[in-house]
Amino acid sequence: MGRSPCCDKAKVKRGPWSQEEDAILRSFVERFGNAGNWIALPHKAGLKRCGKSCRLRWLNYLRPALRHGGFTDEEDSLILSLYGEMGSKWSVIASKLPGRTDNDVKNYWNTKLKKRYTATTREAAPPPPPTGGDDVIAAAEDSPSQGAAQPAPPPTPPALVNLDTTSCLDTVDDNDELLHKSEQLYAELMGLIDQQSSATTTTGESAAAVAAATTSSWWSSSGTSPTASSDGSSLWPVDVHDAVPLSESGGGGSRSNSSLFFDAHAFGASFQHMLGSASLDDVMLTQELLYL
DNA sequence: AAGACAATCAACCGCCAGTAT
DNA sequence: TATACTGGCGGTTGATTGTCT
Repeated sequence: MGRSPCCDKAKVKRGPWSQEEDAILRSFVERFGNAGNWIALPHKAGLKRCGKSCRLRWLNYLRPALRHGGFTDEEDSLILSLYGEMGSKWSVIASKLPGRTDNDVKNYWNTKLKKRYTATTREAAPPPPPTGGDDVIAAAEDSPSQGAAQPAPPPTPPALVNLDTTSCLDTVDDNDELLHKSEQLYAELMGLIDQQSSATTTTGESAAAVAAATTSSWWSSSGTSPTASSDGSSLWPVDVHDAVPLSESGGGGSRSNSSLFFDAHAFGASFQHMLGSASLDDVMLTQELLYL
């Protein structure tokens, strides 16, 4: 019996991730972990992506404490050594290199180290001696060539809260609890918006884009999703800006929650995603109460 | 300046192992 | 025990970027 695909490829978005999608995925995973199931995560988060794609994006790009590029000589040596020992066990090799992903190591090997390794073996020279993995790892971690001002990041796992959304969100069965959960989510979303806004307004990113990015999960259910331009960047649909106008006071300063207004239907649909069993009508009613 | 080619790397594909039912 | 499902892995692809002619 053949396996069923993990997702309907005709219905999921493929290709490069937009900043908005990254923002949605990051905020969701940082709050809920993978919600116990990567396959179901895109639906809960309001992403039109395959669950596997979400997992890969998180692990290889969005996860905290990742380092990209700039492999040190010590890391080169370690990779060469470990490859000589175990071959293409990229996940194992990557686990010895703090902040590196198996995909990074694999790419680096295929583009750089493979040639060096081939040349070395062709000269009949043995691969770098496996002189005690831990010592080599320590040497890699203490590498000064990564930049004097950049201490080796600790190999800390992502601080995820594996919140059981099945019990937390999917079993909301009365309006009071629904309202309570909605208020919690609303407050957290607003906090996230303000946090991202204050963090990025100094970099010149428009506050509207920040707010829209943070709330972009609402587009997916309201049919107003950003579209990718030919160069891969995202284009902001006009109605998104209309749905997320900044306050009249605006200006990148501090904003009160009430100074942001959202498309109620899109917001409600997003809550429906999060709350699972709640009907859209219930969620919309909650939205109306929240806006009062 | 423009086209060809090479290098890079994010993302996808398909398989396998572990686990739940 | 059999089956279905999910997570994880390694291999590969293809778009983008950089370099060379």
